[in-house]
Amino acid sequence: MEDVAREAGVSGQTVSRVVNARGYVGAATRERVEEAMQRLGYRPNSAARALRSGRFRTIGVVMFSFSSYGNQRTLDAIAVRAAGLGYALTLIPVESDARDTVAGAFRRLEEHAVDGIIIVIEAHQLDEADVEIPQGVPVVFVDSNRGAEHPFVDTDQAQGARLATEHLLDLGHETVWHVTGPARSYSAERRREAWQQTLEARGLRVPEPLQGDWSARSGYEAGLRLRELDEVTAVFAANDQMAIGVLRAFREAGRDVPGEVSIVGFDGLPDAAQLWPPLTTVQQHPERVGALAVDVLVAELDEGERLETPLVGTELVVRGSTAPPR
Amino acid sequence: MEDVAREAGVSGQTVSRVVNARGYVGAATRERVEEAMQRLGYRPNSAARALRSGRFRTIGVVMFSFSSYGNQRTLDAIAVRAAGLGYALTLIPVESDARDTVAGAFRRLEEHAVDGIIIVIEAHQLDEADVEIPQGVPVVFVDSNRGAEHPFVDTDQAQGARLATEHLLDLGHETVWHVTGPARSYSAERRREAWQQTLEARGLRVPEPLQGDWSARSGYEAGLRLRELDEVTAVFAANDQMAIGVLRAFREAGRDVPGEVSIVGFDGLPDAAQLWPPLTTVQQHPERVGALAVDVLVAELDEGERLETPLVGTELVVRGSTAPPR
DNA sequence: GCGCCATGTGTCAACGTCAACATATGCGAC
DNA sequence: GTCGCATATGTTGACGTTGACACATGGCGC
Repeated sequence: MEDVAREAGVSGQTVSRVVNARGYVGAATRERVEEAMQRLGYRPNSAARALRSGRFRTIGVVMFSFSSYGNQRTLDAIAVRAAGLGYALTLIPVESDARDTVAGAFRRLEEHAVDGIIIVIEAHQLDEADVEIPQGVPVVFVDSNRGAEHPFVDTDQAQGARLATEHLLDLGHETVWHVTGPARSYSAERRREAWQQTLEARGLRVPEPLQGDWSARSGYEAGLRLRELDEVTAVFAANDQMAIGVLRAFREAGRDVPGEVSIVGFDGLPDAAQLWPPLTTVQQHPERVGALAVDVLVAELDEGERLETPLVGTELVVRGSTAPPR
Repeated sequence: MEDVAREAGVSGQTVSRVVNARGYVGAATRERVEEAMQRLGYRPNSAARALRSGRFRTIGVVMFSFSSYGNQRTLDAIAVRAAGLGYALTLIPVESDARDTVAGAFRRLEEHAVDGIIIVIEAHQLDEADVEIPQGVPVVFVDSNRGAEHPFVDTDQAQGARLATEHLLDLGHETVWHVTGPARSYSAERRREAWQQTLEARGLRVPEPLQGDWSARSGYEAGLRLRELDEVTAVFAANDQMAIGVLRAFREAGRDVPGEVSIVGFDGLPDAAQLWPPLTTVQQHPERVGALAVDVLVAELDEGERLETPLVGTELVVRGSTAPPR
């Protein structure tokens, strides 16, 4: 900076003013300074800036390693939006949901230079770990309901699950079986609740849900059980991967999908459209969720203002895996 | 820090020594200082540290938005390993491979506080954009061959493709058809080359490869063409997603897999095991690639030493989608 | 003609840390 | 006894930036 100042024949402060477009700078001076910066390849030193201002222009993201496709896409969207707003992103991975590793992540976070934090971890898992959220730093939750204390951004799980269930019922199925996500997952629970309420609202029998863990393998295992039950004609899996597993179980046994059994997933994995049969699913928009999370956080950081956070809607995408019952 | 020093009745420098475990500190003093740090909740200020030391203990990762599953897993592994070594991770997303956005990413990078950079972008796309890599900062490439200038870490694409092709040939197929990745992809090219060389080595006919773009949809489209050709009995798709599409095309036409046609993918997507039929594939280890990339970079950062970077091997996972020809 | 204000620029200090240097004590070797 | 060295601690200044303040100049209103 000093070199630039000398080169342009001004003081360091004026260079600072040009860089930050703050305060009065004469047009000719600005030009001289800009030219000097160009010539010398000057880049402001972010460490010094941060030291001086106490702000890092960096957002920390805490996220499980081995995260779901949806969360990966959310992260992606967070990165893009943050970059667009001039924020860098610092990723703090959490290797497992063991209490100490989550706590460790937060401890690491405190040493890191972040102005705000986006937490992309399902809240139930957090509760269990009973981790204390860092104080004094704005926090936004994604995919959870830590709600009261901090803003949270999420997909409208209930609406999506309702769409899926109603689609099957509207096709004429007498009831809908459900493969859930893991017990400790907030979104899994919301989907299960909405499925159940939809059935109850129509006065229909609510079959015992089968527990999965998001993985295609767990969907397959649920499918093995479902295919033994003759009365099963419609299955709503809480995500696309488990739907893939359910699909396998039925087809492996020579049962036709959608002829004998209809299957709906949840997520909108791009590949789900290329399964055979193509999977009917609930399309989520993790990219909107991620962008919204950044907007909410940055609004709080820059303007100190707390934005409204509507749930992000989903749409049903009807493909070949669903049909009226025989 | 000053508060801690006062609390412990020592100078700031001694606190610094305790924190960094450098220089001589009396045992009793150390204990007093540590207790004071604990009591006051002291965290070293990373900005000041960075300003002082010129090192940020941060690694920048440049990566395409909408990246493949493998790259996501690589990122994940990078994050975990970096955290383990006490490095923070800054993510710089590149939204598209348009020349200006890639260039923009590097420009942003120069302003960011990173000690080293890991670039997870296929080199061919980089070449095209003709982007200048930042000078004076150690760079490691993943998934590409920018090689000569900078270290690079990658999966042994050729070995994997050879495994896949030989598996099909060993089953007795007369030749193997190939669905490639995008033309500009380095790994796609390596897989195609190895497939071709394997066939040539056995003096077999090399069918015209079909071009895909990694997506399941493109695999489906390739499959539509392949299923018109009666002589096709074995297909090697350059990734699992395209294999899913190929699979769909055949099954949709009532063609049996693996009865009439065998299909092999590449990647080792966890869900590929739950397809019907379960997909034979080449298992990659992106987590090893990511960890290795960090190790190489950190070796250069901390020890100034350039590590050997062996290619990361793959294994063939034989499942239900391959069988001897009828 | 005087004061006021908008404009343009410079000086200084401080952000929190740590390397370099200075200082102090005690112990063993000659 | 005194010199040298290992050990233990304190003082100072600098890293690069920017906020606060000071100081100019010139135009406008009265």
